[in-house]
Amino acid sequence: MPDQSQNISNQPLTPPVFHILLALADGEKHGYAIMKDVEDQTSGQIKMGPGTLYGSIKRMLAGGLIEETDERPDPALDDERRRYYRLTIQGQAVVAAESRRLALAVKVARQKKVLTNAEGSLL
Amino acid sequence: MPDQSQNISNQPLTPPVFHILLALADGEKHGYAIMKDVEDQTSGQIKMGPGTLYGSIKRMLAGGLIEETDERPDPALDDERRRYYRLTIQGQAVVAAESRRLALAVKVARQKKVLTNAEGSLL
DNA sequence: TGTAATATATCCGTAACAGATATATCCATA
DNA sequence: TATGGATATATCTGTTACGGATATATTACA
Repeated sequence: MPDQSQNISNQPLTPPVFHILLALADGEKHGYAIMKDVEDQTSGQIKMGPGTLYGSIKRMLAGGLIEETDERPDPALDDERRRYYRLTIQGQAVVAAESRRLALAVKVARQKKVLTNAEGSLL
Repeated sequence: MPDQSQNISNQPLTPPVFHILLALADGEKHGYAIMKDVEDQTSGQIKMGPGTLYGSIKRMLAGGLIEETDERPDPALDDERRRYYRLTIQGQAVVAAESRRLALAVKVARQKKVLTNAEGSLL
């Protein structure tokens, strides 16, 4: 088994990984719900196919960014096929660090007049 | 020769490509200056090696995001080794679109309490 | 009952990254 | 003027990750 345990780094995340982390930032979700969440959050701009979704999930599990949960919702509302994931402590740290990194990039974009102030700060 | 001409898309850019576009957003630069600009802009967090830099430049030229310029600066200050690049109209549009996309992602991060308001808006 | 949406999984071709390596020039200073 | 470090570009290549295609099964609803 290869190492896989130093993800505290400030290396930029790939967009799919970042969007999955962000989707899980306000609570656990199952894969398909993550997919929909990303689509909603980006106003339909980004549509993640199953290859990207489940491939990324696998890597993120191995990298310790997310973990699968045992807890199932109210059986009446449940769907046995679903697999729920949540952020690990590390995942929380990584998504926060990446968000700060992106906020900085947006700030630079604003300074370079790529965006108006309105677009860059409050949108 | 393959197609290579529909880069108006909203597909997320890879971090290296985005940073190079951003480096060129306030004026033409040569490769090495782009590298330094990225390092500065990210407070030293991101250091782009030559493989990533020149490989990305090659792809971005082919994709019509940037173009090489003929104009040389004051011969006294020039260095013949340098090759200068600038954004194309398309490159300008793409960097603006990507910046907006990232600003939106930061907004979502703020909404999900991943960042404080201060971090997310003005840093 | 049929069919569209939900849900997960894997396969695999392609693209991109990123370190290593190579080469050459510029410039300050010993 | 020599020498070394920073500047500057280029390519090679192993590894990773993306992302479309495909497969399969279940749920929900008309």
